[in-house]
Amino acid sequence: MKKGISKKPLDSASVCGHEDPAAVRELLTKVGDKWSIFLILSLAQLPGGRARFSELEKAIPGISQRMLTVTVRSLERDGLLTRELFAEVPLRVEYELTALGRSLLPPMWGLVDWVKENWQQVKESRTEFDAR
Amino acid sequence: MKKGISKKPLDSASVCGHEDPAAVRELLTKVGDKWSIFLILSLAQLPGGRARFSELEKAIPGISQRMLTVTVRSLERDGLLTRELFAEVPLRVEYELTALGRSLLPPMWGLVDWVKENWQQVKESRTEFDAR
DNA sequence: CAGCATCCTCAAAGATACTG
DNA sequence: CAGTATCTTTGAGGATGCTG
Repeated sequence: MKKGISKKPLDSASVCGHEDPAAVRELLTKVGDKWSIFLILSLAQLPGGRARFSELEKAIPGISQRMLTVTVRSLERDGLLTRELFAEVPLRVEYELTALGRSLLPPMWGLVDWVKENWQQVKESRTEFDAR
Repeated sequence: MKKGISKKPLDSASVCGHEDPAAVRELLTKVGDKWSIFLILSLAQLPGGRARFSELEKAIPGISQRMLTVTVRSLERDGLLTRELFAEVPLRVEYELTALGRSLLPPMWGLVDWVKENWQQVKESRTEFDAR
């Protein structure tokens, strides 16, 4: 029985099917999301693994205030980070990854590393493809 | 000098900045894409690591014919898979991952495994969050 | 400072019909 | 079979203005 080149018992059902296909797909879409990835990685590498709103805004070039708000809220809802409000003047809010959020770092690094190592090759492939 | 909880030399510049920030971001968005992930994983696990169009359509529940075409073309352009046309009747086309495409499998498995291991906990977190 | 609310745009993606 | 072409819809996301 040929099973493809997969080294893991990862058949169609376990990838797309699973117990709750829609749930797995939805979450995969989310952890694969550009802003989620940048937010989590940025937060992890900021001093103390904590950062306030404005620091995240600076750390993630190109993100709009709205998307930062939306993304951060969504990740908080998923239990990947915490939001702590300090009732000072001016207002201060600090975000920090939870244990669950930190557990996501290694897989994310894996993906980011791959991109950093291979994007040149992908670029070349595109150039060649477009020439045809 | 505190550098956050990152264990890798992954400062802001190397994640978001890099040599070509836009390129890295764009490619990350792509390899994080739902359909790209499902397509690559499905292809890898199909017998021989090869599959024809209709097989992929069956292997990826919910994908439309159009999105399958678009995704497969895009991955071919990026050099992640090859498209081989057999001029028979009826027509036959086979897709296969390239070495570059296969090199993407481990990082993808990492992400998928994380989702499969933690989506229940995420679900609980959402329920709790929504209760407030 | 750290947002929320609102309006608006445009690209991603589904549906449908047709073809080499 | 494996697409392409076209139309339509959805919603991600930007811009702007306001507030605790």
